[in-house]
Amino acid sequence: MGARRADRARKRLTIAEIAALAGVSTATVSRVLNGKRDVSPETRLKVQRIIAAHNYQPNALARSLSLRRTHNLGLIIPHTAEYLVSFPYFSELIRGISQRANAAGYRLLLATSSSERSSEETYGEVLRGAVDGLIVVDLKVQDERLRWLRREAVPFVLIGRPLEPEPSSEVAGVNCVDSDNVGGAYRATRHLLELGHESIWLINGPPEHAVSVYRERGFRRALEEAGRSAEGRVLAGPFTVEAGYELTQTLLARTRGRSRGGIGIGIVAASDLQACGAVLALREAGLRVGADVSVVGFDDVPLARAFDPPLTTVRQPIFEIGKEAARLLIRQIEQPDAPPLQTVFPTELIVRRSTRPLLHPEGTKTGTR
Amino acid sequence: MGARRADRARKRLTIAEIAALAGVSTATVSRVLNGKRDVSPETRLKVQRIIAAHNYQPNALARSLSLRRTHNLGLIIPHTAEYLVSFPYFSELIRGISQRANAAGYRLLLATSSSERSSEETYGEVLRGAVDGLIVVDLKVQDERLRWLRREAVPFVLIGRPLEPEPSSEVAGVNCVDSDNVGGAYRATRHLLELGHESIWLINGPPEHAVSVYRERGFRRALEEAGRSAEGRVLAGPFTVEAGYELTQTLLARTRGRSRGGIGIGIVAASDLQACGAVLALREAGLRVGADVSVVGFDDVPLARAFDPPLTTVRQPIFEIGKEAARLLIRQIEQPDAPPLQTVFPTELIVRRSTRPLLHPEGTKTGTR
DNA sequence: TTACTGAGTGTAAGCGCTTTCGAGAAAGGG
DNA sequence: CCCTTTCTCGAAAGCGCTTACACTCAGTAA
Repeated sequence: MGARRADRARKRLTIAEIAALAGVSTATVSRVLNGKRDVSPETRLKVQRIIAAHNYQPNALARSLSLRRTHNLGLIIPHTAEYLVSFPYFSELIRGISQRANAAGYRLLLATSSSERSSEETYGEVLRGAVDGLIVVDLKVQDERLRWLRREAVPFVLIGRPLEPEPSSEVAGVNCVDSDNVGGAYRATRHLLELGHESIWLINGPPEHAVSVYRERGFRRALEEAGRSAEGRVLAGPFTVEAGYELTQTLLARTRGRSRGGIGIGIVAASDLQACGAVLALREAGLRVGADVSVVGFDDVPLARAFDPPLTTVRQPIFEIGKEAARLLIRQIEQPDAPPLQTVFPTELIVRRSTRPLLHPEGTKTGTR
Repeated sequence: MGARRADRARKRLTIAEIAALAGVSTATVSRVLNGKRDVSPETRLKVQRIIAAHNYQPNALARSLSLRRTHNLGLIIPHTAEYLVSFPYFSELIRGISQRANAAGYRLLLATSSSERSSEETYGEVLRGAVDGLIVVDLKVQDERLRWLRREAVPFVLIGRPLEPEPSSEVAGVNCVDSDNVGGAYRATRHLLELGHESIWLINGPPEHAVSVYRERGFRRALEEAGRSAEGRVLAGPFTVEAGYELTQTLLARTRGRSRGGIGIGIVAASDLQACGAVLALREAGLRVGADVSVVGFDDVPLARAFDPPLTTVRQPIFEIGKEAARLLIRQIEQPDAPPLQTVFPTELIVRRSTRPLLHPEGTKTGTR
C-alpha cells in the first residue's frame, strides 16, 4: 500500500527537468517539441532521445495558457433538449464532429447545461478560455445565444440556418451548416401527392425550432402547388416516438368520418422517431402502413432501415453535417479573417416500404425492394 | 467591417485589471472569487460590484494550471469501436455521465482515437494534464489500457468489470461499475427454457469484449442447469443490426432440418440491435417472432419498445451506470485516499411480445400487457 | 505599558509552457 | 583583417491565476 501511494505521487516531468537532463535550456526543448528551427541537428537528436527515454508529455494546460489556444471545441447541449443526446440524430452528429475535430488535433468538450441555469451562465462558464470555439446545435427561431455569442466575439458555427427575420446581412456574417430542409419536406410531400394520398399531414417538430419552420415551408409549398390547402394539417410536438404516436392519434380522431376509415392518409414526420410512433398508432387503428396509408420519416437514422416496415424517409447527411461544422469552426479559429461560410447539404428522399401507391395496392412501382 | 474587427479583438479582462479597478490586489480579488475568508465585508462587496459590472469571468486555463485541476473528465472512445458512438447504448451512457459531471461542476472531454494511432498515444495526448481523470468504456478481456492507466497513476473508472484472470487483488483495487451481465443472460435463457424452446442460441458480442464473456457464462449456466449443452450454440459478432441479421441466417442454416422448419428456436442476443436484426432474419425465413420463435434482446434501449414486435429484453440501467461512473471518478479525484469501489447494477428481464410460450400459441400468460 | 493575538491586505513566487531578444560563434565578402 | 550575415542557443519575460508569507493594525491579556 505504501508502494502504491508513492507510485501515485510520482510527479510528471516538466520541461525544465528535461532541459536539465539534456543539458540545454527550456527554450531549446520547447523548440524541439514544436519542431521549430534554430536548433542544430545534433542538439535536436539529443533532446529527442531524452524525451523519448522518459516518455515526456508536455502539459497541455500550460501550453494552452501560453499559446492562448486550447484545441478544444465546445458543444453545448441546451437543457431544453437535454434528452436530445439520446437521439440517434445527435449521436451521429457528435460522431461527425469528433471525427473531424480529432483529425485536426482538436478535442470535443461536451457541456450540458442543467435546467436551473440560464444558457448565458453555462456558456460563460464553459468559455472562460476553456474552448477555442463553440458549435451551436438545436437552433431556435429567436435564439438568444446568437446575440450572446456575437457579443462575446467567440468563434462559433451554427448547425441550422437562422431564419430570415434576422437582418440578412447578419445571417451572411455567420458560419453555419444546414441541410435543405425546405426541399426535403417538399419532396416528401410531393411523393405522397404523387402516390395519390387524399389526406396529407405534417407531424412537425416543436415550432420554436428553426428546423420546424423550414420543414413546414416545404410542406406548404408542395400542397399549395398542388392546389391544396395546408391549413390545419400541421401538428407539432417533440421529435420523439411518443409524440409521433400521440399526434397520429389526434390526427386520426380529426379525420374520423372524413375519409374511408383513415385509408388514404399520408403523413410526413419531422423525424424518424416520430414516424415510428406514427406507424405504431396507425397499425393500432387497424391500418396497413405501406398499403392503406403512408408515412415518411426524416433523417434516415439506422433505425429507419431496420424498422418494420422499412421507413421511406428524407435522408440528411448528419455525419457529414457534423464534420463540416467542425471544419468550419476550426477554419474560423485558425484563420480569423476567413469570410464566413454557409454550407447547405442536399437532402434525398429514400423510398422504402412505408409508402405505397394507393391506386395499385399490390404495385411495386415505387418500392426499392 | 472595421468595427467588427475591433470588436473581435476586444480582450477579456484579467484579474489584475479587476484588481486595479477595485483598488485592491489580485490576491484579494482571487479570495473574493473563490469565496475565501480574510476579506472584509466592505472590500468583498466592492470587488463583487466591479466583477459584476464588467461581467468578468476568470480564465479557466490559468486557474487549472495553478490549481492543478481542470474539472474535466475524459471519455475515450477506442477506435475499434468508433462506430459505438452511434449506438443508442452509448448515447445513453454519455447522457448519464455528463448529467452527473455537470451537476458536480465537471465537464466531459470526448476523445475518439483515430485508427492510425495506438491507444497509448491517444491517451497520452489527451492526458497531458487536460483531464483530471478518465472513464474507460468497452472493456476488453485483456485490456492493455488497464496497465497503462495504472502506470500513469491517473484516476480512472472502468465501465465493466475486469475478468478474474487479473489477480483478484488487482480487480479489487480498481473503481468500476457494471451491470449483472451473468445474471441477465441467465434469466433471459431461463425465460426461453421455461417457454419450452427446444433450440436455444446466444448471439453474443465480439469475444474480446469482457461483457461477452460474462453473458456467455450466464447463458451456459442456465442451459447446463437444465441439463442441456451449450456447445456450438454461441455465435459472436458486432453489436449491430447487421450482425444480428447475418448470424441468425447462419444459425437458421445450421438448424435446417433439425427442427420443424425453425419453429421452436429461441435466441438470446447481446444487444437490442442484434435482436432487431435477428427478428428481421427470422421473419424473412417465414417465422413468426413471438409465436413460432422467440428473441430476447439486451439493454432495453428506447428502440426495443418501439420495435415491432416490442422486444423482450434484459434491461440494464445504462443512464444510471453512466451517472455512477462519473460519481466514482469524481470521488476518486476529490478524495484520492478513498478506497476503490465496485458497483454492480442488477439487470431485469422485461417481457414484451417477442417471446411467447410455444405450447400455448395464443396464451398471454407471460405478456406484460 | 508590553506582548500577543488574529483579521485584513499586499508582495511575490509559483504553475509549466512559449517566445522575444540578445549574445556568441562560425562563415562569407571586400 | 575587419565587417556583415547566419546559425545556435540561453536568459528572462510573459500567459492569468492561486497562495505562502510578511506586514499592519486593531483589540486583548498580562
